[in-house]
Amino acid sequence: MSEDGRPEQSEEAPPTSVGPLLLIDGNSLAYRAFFALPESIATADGAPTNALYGLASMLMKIFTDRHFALGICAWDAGGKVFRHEQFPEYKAGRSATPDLLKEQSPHFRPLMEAFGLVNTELPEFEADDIIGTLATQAEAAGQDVVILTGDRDALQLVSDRVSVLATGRGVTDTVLYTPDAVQERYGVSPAEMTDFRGMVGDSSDNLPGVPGIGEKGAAQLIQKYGDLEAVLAAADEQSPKRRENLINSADDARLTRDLAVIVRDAPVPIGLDDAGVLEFDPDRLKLLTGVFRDFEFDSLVRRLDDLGTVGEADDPPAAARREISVTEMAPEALALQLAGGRDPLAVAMGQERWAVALDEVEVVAGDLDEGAGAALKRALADRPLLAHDAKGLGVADLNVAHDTMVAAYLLRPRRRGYPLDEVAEEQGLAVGGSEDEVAVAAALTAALAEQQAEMLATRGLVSLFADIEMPLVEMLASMEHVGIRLDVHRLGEIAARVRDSIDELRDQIFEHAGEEFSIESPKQLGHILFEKLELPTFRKGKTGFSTDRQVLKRLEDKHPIIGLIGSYRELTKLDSTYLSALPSQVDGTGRLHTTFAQTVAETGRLSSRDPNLQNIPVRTPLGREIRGAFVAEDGWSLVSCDYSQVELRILAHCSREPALREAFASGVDVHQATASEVFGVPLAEVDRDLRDRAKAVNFGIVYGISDFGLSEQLSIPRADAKAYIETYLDRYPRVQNFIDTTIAAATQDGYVTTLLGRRRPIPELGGRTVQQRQLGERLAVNTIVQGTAADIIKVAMVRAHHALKESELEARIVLQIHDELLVEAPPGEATMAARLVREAMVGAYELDPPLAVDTGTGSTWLDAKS
DNA sequence: GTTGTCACG
DNA sequence: ACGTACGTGACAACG
Repeated sequence: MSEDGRPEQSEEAPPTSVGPLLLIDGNSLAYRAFFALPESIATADGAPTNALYGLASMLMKIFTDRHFALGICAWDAGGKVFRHEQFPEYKAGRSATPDLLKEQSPHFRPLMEAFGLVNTELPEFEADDIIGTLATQAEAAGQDVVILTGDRDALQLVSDRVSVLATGRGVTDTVLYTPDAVQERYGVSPAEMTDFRGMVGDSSDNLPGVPGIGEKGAAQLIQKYGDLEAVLAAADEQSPKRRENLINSADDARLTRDLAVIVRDAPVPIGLDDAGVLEFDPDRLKLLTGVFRDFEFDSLVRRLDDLGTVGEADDPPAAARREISVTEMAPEALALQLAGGRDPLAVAMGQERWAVALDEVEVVAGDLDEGAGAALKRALADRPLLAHDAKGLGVADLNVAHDTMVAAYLLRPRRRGYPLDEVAEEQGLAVGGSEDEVAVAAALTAALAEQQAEMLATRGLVSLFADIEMPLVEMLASMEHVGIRLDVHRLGEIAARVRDSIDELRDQIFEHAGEEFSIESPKQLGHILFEKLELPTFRKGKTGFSTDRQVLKRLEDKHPIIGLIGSYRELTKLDSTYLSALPSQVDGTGRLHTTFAQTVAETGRLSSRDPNLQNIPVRTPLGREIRGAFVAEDGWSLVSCDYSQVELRILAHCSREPALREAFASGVDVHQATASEVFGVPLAEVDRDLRDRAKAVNFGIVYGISDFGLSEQLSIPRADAKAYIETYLDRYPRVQNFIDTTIAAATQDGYVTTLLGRRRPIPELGGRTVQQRQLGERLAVNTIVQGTAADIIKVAMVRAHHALKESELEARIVLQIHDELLVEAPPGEATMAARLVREAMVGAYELDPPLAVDTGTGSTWLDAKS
């Protein structure tokens, strides 16, 4: 309803206007985008695209979040393409060259057109005058209007029908100003904005106001006296200082006010009927895809799918409550009833009860006594299932149609855990009609799966979910079930030796310390080192001075006790975590069964626990001995297949950095190649030390580099680390560009997306401290790389598992360690199994440079890795 | 339960 | 002025 109570005058609005008219101040946005984003965003040919990218991603964002029916983009009149004086605050302290912006300006209007907007301009008028005029016309026609601009002067146009979507800092956020929002933010109404501006002045336009009057003061004065003239007339009522300022600056204030007034009756060349229709149909998406590809905005290409799903983004479907009826049944009866049925069943298991939801209301359930568990598992084998944590059901031959826990993880990978009742409640789901918790859980799972299916679709997660994560559930269940053999005897021999050494070391440490103490206690150790022995301190944590390995290393030649403590640490660590812990966890056949967690790591990686078999030692000689206790079944072999430099290959692929790609193409050692580039040394002259440094730089790039982190890692001055990084990014400019583009997109969206579509929100980018935001930047880069690697090996696991089954080999995958698959093969199968798994891994994703896999075979894990 | 340390990728 | 490289899990000490 309009203000005077009449129905909306929809008949006077343009016929296609279901939804608001979007009016954009093109110059204002282009400027904001240009100065908000690094100039290094450019095409492979070096053409700058930072402003274009900012504009495009800003529009992607608002079109994803909101629906608009029509759109017009207004530009300042030709000749004065950009009002440089408008943004002096950006110019100060920056090496900004407007030339780079001018270079991009011919592409602005075509970009707007690609989105469906119509461009317009008017000689002698500025974009905001065109907008003021069109907004006034639209308002009179009963058409809602949203103005997108970075210029606060537009706030004077705000009304019941007209709101302003103002860009905030940079291009990241927008704030929607309604009349109330204007009042709340500035303390004046939209109509009072020009008088307000007159008093406050406009520093960004270099327009003077009244000295000593800021936003607060101006708002108070206007509230008290009404408008600028009334305030000036009441100068005598003010304090002497303010009175003087008001009198002296009266004309300045009037001029600034008048300049701020936006024209509402400019002779604009187009009317509302000429506005572009904003509809993201397949043709439009195709056009945008082409434009984005030309500019090499790959991250935006991937987001185009989001445009079709306006409004569904974050609202879970409406709350729903179901009433169920529960029938007691024996598993055997269930098996009979299910014979031939095809629809997925929702299954839940408790300690004492099981339940299966047959449809939305009918749930059958029973006690898990005697053979019921086994009978139930037989009844459910191979049948498509819906479950919350299907792997936990213990059903062999899982056929998981939809795991609600994994779906919840894809939809929100930041949660600490995924209890069914919490996840369901967040979706507004409730089930009543029974006291049987397990029956309720089955019904909740069914309802949840239905809602999640829709949400996965709107986020483009269906393929990742259905083709990768769901088949992976069965694969992981199989790996966990098979387990890996541990040579407990061999481990025992190592343990005996190690414990003797530990005892010796302990005695020696006590001798040097002159007293006995708990070496494992950082507090007591700190007391001995830093107080009693008066050794220097380096870092301190929350409770005291650090005694970690880095610190010990720097103290090494200061006192003989340090080396002993280092050895003691290594030995006790390996003893307590592996030598003592593992033998107690083997099953009756001498095998260890870990649990792979599919919903823990925010990057999409798996994790392993109880025991963790993804951190078995390998780096020290003793560690390698422990790894040698992981063995194949008698007569069988272990085959290790690991991706070679998968993360750096992903970096090379995503960045399209030619130098990096060439390094992989030529087959040279990538760290050696990096050393050659960064340190300016011929490839053949790269020594071990130089290669190690380059390796650390490469890791740093993948982690989201900082000079501090690299300097700590290499124990070199920060300045040197900084120089390394600068040289690296100089030699690999496309990597710099990839980092910038990734951060810009992540800041815009609030999340990053891996190559296979996995999403991770990065709220740290909107953090209140620099540290938080910098963390967000590192997370954005690292998640793309680490997350894509995680996606890829998951694909490989599903493919390899399938290939081994199809081939009717007995060989089976027993462990995944992030970039490695460990296979156990019976006599005669090792070569064939290695070939199949290697092919499955190499072909998991088409990367440029391509994926590469190293394999090795042996009777122990250590030998296989050779 | 949190902290420090360290095992892995 | 400040805190700093990504992702995990396990152990011992400590409050």
